[in-house]
Amino acid sequence: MKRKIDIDPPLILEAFTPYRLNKAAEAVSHRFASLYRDQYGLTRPEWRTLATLGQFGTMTATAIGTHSSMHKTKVSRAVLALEQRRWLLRKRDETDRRVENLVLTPAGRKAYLDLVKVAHDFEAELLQQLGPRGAAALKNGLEALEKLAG
Amino acid sequence: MKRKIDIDPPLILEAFTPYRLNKAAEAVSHRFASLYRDQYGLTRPEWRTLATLGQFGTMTATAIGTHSSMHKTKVSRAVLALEQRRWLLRKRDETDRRVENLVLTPAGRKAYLDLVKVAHDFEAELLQQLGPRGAAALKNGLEALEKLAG
DNA sequence: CCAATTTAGTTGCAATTGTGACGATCTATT
DNA sequence: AATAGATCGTCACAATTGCAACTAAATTGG
Repeated sequence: MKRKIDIDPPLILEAFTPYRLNKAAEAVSHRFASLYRDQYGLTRPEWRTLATLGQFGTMTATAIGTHSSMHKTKVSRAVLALEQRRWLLRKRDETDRRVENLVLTPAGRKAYLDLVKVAHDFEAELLQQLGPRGAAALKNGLEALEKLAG
Repeated sequence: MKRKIDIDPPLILEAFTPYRLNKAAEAVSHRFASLYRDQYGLTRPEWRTLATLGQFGTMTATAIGTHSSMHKTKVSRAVLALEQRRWLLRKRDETDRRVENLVLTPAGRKAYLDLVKVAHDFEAELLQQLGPRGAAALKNGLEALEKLAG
């Protein structure tokens, strides 16, 4: 005679959405990071800073942090590293002297444009590997997630 | 008269799939981590170790690392922490004395079951917030991603 | 106008993580 | 059985990160 089993169902980690999401994101990030690390010796905070500055032009460190979800000390160190490579310049804001307006140098912009190509190629290959259905699903899923936390 | 503009299109970070994926995963992970951190003082490696052991029963540190994508030193430290809480026991394998077979204690299993409930609740709320379409899309997208890197 | 509060960015310190080397043990080859 | 190579887990050390305190400058409110 069968009876009800009253153990809690254990958690299947491979089916747990936060875990799956995290693992997938880490795998993708890691593959992309190896490109800019191997080709340019950039760290992830440095890449994000470069990408944000390249996208928006002149910008402050705080704005970069807000926009790319990085702590201000991370941004501070990334800015220092990029400055030492001569990829960006700091300009004191004349009307608010606490602020530094950051701008890419020509060398910084050139590296940025190179990396934009690397990024676009990487994404294109990723989406192609996912196939049209997988790519569309992923984008829709991400969109739904983004609507939650902002 | 219009003419072709020949600048590269800049990268829009908010539309770049690896970035979106990473940001979404971090937001979700962080929200979930705050639950087990606040309620049990667990770190992420500790939670993952507990969850893997709870799911599979007796297991070695190396197997935990392989299964949950953690470096072996991370696992080693998480195991030490869980051992000190008396949530797991190490048993030397008799046939291979390099190996430690790890098992949850009753206290460890109780904590695990509590956290399984927290995890299930968290996931249910997440999926509910995403709505049926968003949740399905996310799952399909993750499935497509998992088929790539394994 | 001045004190209190807020903001931008940096720095020192502590915690977390990754790397490489290590001792111990097992396996494979001769 | 003896040597060489692989594997398990740990440790010491270096690099990365986060937090809190700090300087300098702007803003707010009496």
